[in-house]
Amino acid sequence: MTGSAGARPTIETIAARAGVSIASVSRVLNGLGGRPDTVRKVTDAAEALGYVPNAVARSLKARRTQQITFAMADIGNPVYVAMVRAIQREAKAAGYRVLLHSTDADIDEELAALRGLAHRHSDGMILCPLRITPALVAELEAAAGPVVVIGGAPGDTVPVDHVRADSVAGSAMAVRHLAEQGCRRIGFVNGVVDTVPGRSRADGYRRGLRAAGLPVDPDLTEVGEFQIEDGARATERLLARAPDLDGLFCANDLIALGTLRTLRAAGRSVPGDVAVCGMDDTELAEAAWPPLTSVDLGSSERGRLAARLLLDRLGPASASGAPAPGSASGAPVPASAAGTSGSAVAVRELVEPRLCVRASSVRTGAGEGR
Amino acid sequence: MTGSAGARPTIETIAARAGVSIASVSRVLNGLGGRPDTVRKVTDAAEALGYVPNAVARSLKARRTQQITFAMADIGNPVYVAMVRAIQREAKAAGYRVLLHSTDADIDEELAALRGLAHRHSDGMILCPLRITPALVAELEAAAGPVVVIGGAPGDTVPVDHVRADSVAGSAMAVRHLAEQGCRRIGFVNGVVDTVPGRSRADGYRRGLRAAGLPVDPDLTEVGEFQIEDGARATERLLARAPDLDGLFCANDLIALGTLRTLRAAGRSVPGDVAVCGMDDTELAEAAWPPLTSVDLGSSERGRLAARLLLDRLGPASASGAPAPGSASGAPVPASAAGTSGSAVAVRELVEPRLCVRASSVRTGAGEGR
DNA sequence: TTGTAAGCGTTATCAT
DNA sequence: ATGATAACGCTTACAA
Repeated sequence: MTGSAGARPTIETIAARAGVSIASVSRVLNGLGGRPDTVRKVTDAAEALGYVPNAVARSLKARRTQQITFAMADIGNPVYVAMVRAIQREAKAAGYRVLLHSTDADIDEELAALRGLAHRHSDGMILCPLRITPALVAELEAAAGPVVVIGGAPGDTVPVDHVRADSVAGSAMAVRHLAEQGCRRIGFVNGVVDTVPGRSRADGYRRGLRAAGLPVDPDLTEVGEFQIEDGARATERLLARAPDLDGLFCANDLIALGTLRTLRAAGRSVPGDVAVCGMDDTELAEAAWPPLTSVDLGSSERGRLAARLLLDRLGPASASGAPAPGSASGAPVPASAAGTSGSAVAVRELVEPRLCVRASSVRTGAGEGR
Repeated sequence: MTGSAGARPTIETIAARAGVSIASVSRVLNGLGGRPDTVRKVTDAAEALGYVPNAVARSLKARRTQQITFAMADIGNPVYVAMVRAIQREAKAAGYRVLLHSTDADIDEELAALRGLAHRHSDGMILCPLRITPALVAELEAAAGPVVVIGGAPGDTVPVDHVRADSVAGSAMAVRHLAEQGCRRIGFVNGVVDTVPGRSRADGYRRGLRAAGLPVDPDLTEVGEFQIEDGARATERLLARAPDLDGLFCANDLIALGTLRTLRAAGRSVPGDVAVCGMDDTELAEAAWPPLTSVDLGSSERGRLAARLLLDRLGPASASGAPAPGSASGAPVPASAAGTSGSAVAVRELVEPRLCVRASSVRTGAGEGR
């Protein structure tokens, strides 16, 4: 009922109503000086008109959108969900919004996402590439804004921040754990082998076997996609070929779920006949029966660190926008990265794996003789 | 190496290089007319400079951002993940990006999300409120852009598009199914009861019992949060109070997972001693042991419909931006909504529930006599 | 302290 | 067909 309703008020509307210039309006609204009565007039007018600043106009001027993009293969994977949660939390605390970009595990989509930075609808990006191709590296180097890579190590030549899990160590940890439980014929159900995760898990599996003094038998490995069904079928093949296996390391929790199903169908008890260990320690591990032992690769922590790294590169939130004064993070980003906003040297973080032991791998009375 | 490197090229840079005006550059780049050689010059210059249009500037001019916001309680819930996937797919096909907003189940956050529309960093919003409060309704009515509500029915008075699952019917369906399996003492593990989902599931439970000709015994209901742990504890209380129960309907899959755990700990076989049915049919249902019978409330479908509704309100993507010509949807939005872009009358969709029967509820030789 | 005016990078109008 | 120019809504020198 006040003024011409319908169109959203702008600073110009306010200026007119308050009888001052748009510059004064802007200043008052941004908390910069102003004579008391000017402040009053502007504040009142803004209040009365229900004024809300236009983020787009502000972005155009400020050359930053207060948005970051998280690009991953598919939000359906629990690992990415954990990352999104962590990223979202950090971003919100810093006054940033999070844009989602699903690449559907398509390399061209990954490249497109990176190129998208040039459109400047987001200030930076956290990317989870499945493979590190030359094209990806080239695009990373030419990126129009800061990028933090989670997962694949883009080689030491590319100066790009990245956070990764030590999945080689994590895999070895899982295998050693199974060996400690008395397993002597430990099989491995891997996912797609020419991806970064696939390869490092295979490496870790072998390393774990060697550490446990067990031979590496190629017949004990099967591969598929990183999904439940593939895990189930791969396990069938494995059982057919090596009926004597007594332990199984699965490259992720989804695969492990399929493995459990197949073992049950085959009448093998878990962990009695076959001890099983998964990876990623997603919520599915607890839901499974028996509860699944799994290696926590720190998905949340990786998301949190990646967000901190990116936000650090972006510098302090411009003007208003950041609701909370402090960061949402529990632990800070290491000194190597802190306060180096805009630094040219890439920061590399490595998150330590942690074994979460549950019933699927614990054999009573097992262990080395004693 | 060409021109002053560093700063991103704008149409002005191109205009200078091509020796034409910025107006011509804009026209050519947007596929509007132009003399062949002008087109050539501009295209070449743009190519050479690696020009990418600035989305923010475009948004300011076009008064639309090509972004939509999805606001839900917590992306950690598999139900929302399913919705995000569907929304993302539709949005991408229509040339829109998706902004995530977690409200952490906080009513004030929901209100803030709605108010955020006035900042115009997104063109519209899909909201999943947990409760329909007067404040929420007021905010919905005053929303600065189109909103589609998923879940709670904001009353027939509020003219806002919304998509909901028929969870009353779905719950009744679950209970009738358990009754058909021979259950006579069917318990109910509900989530928070003063939320929209909590209330409708309770209604459906009672309706199902009546339909099956079973009495409604208040002692057979327990409540908690919608989480695994709460489900486990609520089931313990239920077992203590009604040791003779032979069926359990759980308000969602997370609760059901907790229920399964408690039953196992109590030495009750599933479905032999107690048949169990969950709700939402998330990926967890398949992962559980025994595989969990669950009512599919069409999370993906609701997400898809909500996105279609919203995108329809927003009208066709402005100028360039939409990659695929067609929609990603399998089935179209009903005629009631199609082509009514900008219509003042609210569209209401109801998604039919579907029972997904798995081992947790199937008793061999059960059924009515026969 | 306050106002005028110049951008930020586009699109679109209107003469030419 | 093309070019000058005015928006879009805001921030920020620079002047007054």
